[in-house]
Formats: sequence, C-alpha cells, structure tokens
Amino acid sequence: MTVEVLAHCADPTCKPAGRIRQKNEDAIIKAAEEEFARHGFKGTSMNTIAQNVGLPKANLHYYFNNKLGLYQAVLSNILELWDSTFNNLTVDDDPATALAGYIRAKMEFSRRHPKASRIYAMEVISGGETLSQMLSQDYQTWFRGRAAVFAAWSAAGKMDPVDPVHLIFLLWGSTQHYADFTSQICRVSGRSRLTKQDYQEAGDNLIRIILKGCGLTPPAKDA
Amino acid sequence: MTVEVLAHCADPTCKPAGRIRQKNEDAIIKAAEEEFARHGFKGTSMNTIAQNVGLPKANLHYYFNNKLGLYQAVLSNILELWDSTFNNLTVDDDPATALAGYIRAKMEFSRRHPKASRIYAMEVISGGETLSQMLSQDYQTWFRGRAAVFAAWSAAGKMDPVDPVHLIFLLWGSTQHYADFTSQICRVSGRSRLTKQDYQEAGDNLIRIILKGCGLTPPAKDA
DNA sequence: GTCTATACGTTGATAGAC
DNA sequence: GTCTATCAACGTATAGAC
Repeated sequence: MTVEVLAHCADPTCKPAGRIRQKNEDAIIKAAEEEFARHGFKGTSMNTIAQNVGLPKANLHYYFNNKLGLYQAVLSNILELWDSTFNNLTVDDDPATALAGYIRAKMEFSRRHPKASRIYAMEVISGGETLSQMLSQDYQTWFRGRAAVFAAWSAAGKMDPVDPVHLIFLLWGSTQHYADFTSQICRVSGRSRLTKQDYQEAGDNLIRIILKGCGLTPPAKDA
Repeated sequence: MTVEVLAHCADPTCKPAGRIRQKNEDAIIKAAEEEFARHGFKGTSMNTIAQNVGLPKANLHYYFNNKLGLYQAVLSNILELWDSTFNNLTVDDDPATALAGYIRAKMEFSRRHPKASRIYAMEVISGGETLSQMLSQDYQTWFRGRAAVFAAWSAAGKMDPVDPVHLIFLLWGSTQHYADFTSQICRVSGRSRLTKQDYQEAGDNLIRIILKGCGLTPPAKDA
C-alpha cells in the first residue's frame, strides 16, 4: 500500500524517473509483451493492452506516445535482456566448454523468456524493419566477430572445419525452436507444458549432437 | 484472354468446380498468403487482400464466407503441400541416406515455400488453436511413428542412441530457421536475398554436423 | 499525472442492385 | 456470379476537465 505524491513537480514534462511512472510503464510493457507475443505488431490492439493492465488507454499514449513507441520500448527491453545474457565466446575459451555453455544459456533463455523470443520471432518473420531501425550498424560487425571465433577454432584444429556462419544459425534455430514452437511441441508430445527437465534434456541432446558433429568431446556434464 | 460464360448455372449454390471460381479462389489465396505470412491472422485485413488481388472484398466473403474461412483454406493448402512433400522415413531405409535426404527435402521446402513456412510459424507462435482444430487426432500417433523410426535405428546400433523426439525438433528447428528468419540472416550476413547456393551450403552444413553428431557417415554428396 | 469523452479512419461483414 | 453501398464495431489517437 504505497502512498505516492501525485504531482511532485509542477512541470508535466518533468520525468523524474519517479516510482509511479516506472511502475506504470513496467506494468504496461508487461501487458504489451503478452499481446505482441501472440498477435504481432499489427494484430495487437492498444485497447486490449489497456484493459489487461487496468488503465485507461489514454495513459498508454501518455507514457509511450503511440503504438509504435510502445512496441519499440518492448523490443528495446528484449534486446537489452539479450545483450546482458550472452557475454560472448572468445577465441581463448575451450571450444567444447564454451559451446556447451552457449547452448545451455540459449536454452535457459528460451525457457525463462519465451515471450521475448516469440515477439522477436514475429518481428523478424514480419520483415524486421522496426528492429532494423533500432539495431546499431555494428550488428554485422558483431556477428562477424562471433563467426570469427569459430573460424579460429577450426583453423587451430580445435574443431572440425565447419562453416562458422551456418553453425551460428544452427545454434540459434535449434534453441529458439523450443521457445517459439512450444505449442506444437506440447501437441505432438502430448504434454500440457514444457518442464525445466524437458529443457534440460533438450539441451543435453543438442550439446551431444552438435558438439560431436563439430568434432568436439562434450565436457563433463554440469548440474 | 479467356472468354467465360458468366452464369453457367441458374442455381447460385451450384459450385461447378468451374474455371472462374477456381481461378479466383487461387488468386485470392495467393494474395492472402502474402498478407498472413507478414502479419498473421489478426494483423491481416480482408481489405488489403482484396486490393492486392484486384477484386471487391465482397467477393472474398462470397468465396470463403469469412476471414477465418479464408485463413483455414490457406492453412489447409499448406498442410496438403507439407504432406505431399514428406513421404516419410521408414525403418528399412539406410539411416545416413534417409536423414540426409530428409534434411535436403526440408531445406528445399524452406527455399521454395518460405511464405508457407512463415504462416505456419506465426500460427504456431500464436498458440496454434486454428491449426489444432484442423489437424486430425492421429497427429500424435503420426509423430510417434516418426520418432519410432529413429528409436529403431538406435536400438539396432545403426546410429548413436539419441533421443528421437529431440532429434526431430532439431531437424525441424534448424531447417525451418532458414525460411522464417530470412530477414535476419540477410541482415547479419549482408546479403539482399538467399540464393539457391546459400541453401545448398546450409543443407550441406546441417547434414555434415547432424549426421556426424548422430554417429552416421554422410553418404556420397548428391548434386 | 489521470481519466472521460470523443474524433475519425478502418475493420469484418452484409444487403441488394445488376 | 459480381460489385456498390452501407452498417455497426473496433482501431488509434487526442482534447480537455479534473
């Protein structure tokens, strides 16, 4: 039961990073994620988001200006989460350990943030133009840096000479599948939801096949 | 410049599988695929489809009754295409040859029918309820049959004892990625589009890694 | 900062002339 | 079978009282 001073500042453009604003913005974004993950940008209505968060829809426009602004805020959150999760591989790492760790981290991301993954997937499927405006131009550079690590490992004879670019797509596709296609996985396997253990087994399986497929010996299984 | 008899039959409920009807329905479905692949079910408007196909939107309702009917027709086409493409693996096949052929077929599907793949992906991400109503209840049975083939190969010592269910998800996820995430792949790799050769190389790479990862020796490379 | 009322375009869908 | 005209519902967005 928090008591808040409603107007701490006479200037309405003053954005104090105040608790109310922060709290409301967070609640709106959370409700927006739910809708965007299910219906994409065009298919989502501000009205529904407002109802689900329990605020008049005018408030959504007050905080985020318009629908695109809210969508970009949601995407921005996702990209931030993404960056903070994957502190990436370096040439000096042991390939097997690093690759296994990366697969684990991606699977854990799919498990803990399936909605973020689905919003991202919908955006990319829809052409990714909004995302493209938000991503820095270094994105290609960053990607080539990641690929270069695999290339270096291959060149040093630490792993098979696999195409590093396609290896990354294999890692992305196979791990993301568990977040985006959950409904299909549940249907064909007769489950109502995917448990932590399901993700553990899926990760084990990916690590076993992909590492062996790259000529690497999996490290001792971690808990 | 085809000349058609406009009303070959006085009864308006008479559906002669006529050339006009067939031609119009096909054109509508084709335009609908474009929109559904980009915006999903909710995000797509009948108006836009009608404009793109060059017909009044009332005609769309005449042919498909309502938006859901059109969507189901589109999905139904995709499922049909899917079924006719994958005449599936059997226990008697040689594992390496069959698996390589399956990966090739899936990649070819991603290359030739990216829109079908994206519509399907959007539907599944959105919860897959429409799809679920259309799929027969034998779907689980069918899936278990596919998994049993891999299990039999493993039990016979023809390949490593990998979890057959997760192996299927690996195959689906890694191949579908090239259709659904084309925009991202183009962005990070600096291409404007994916060529036939790109798909060829991607397929080669998947076959090499996955087969080796399952303890199989890839068959002689086919053209 | 919040919320009611409302403007105004677009939506899916239909009626009815041709 | 085709197409124009139209409907009620819903879409985003804003004005303005509090």
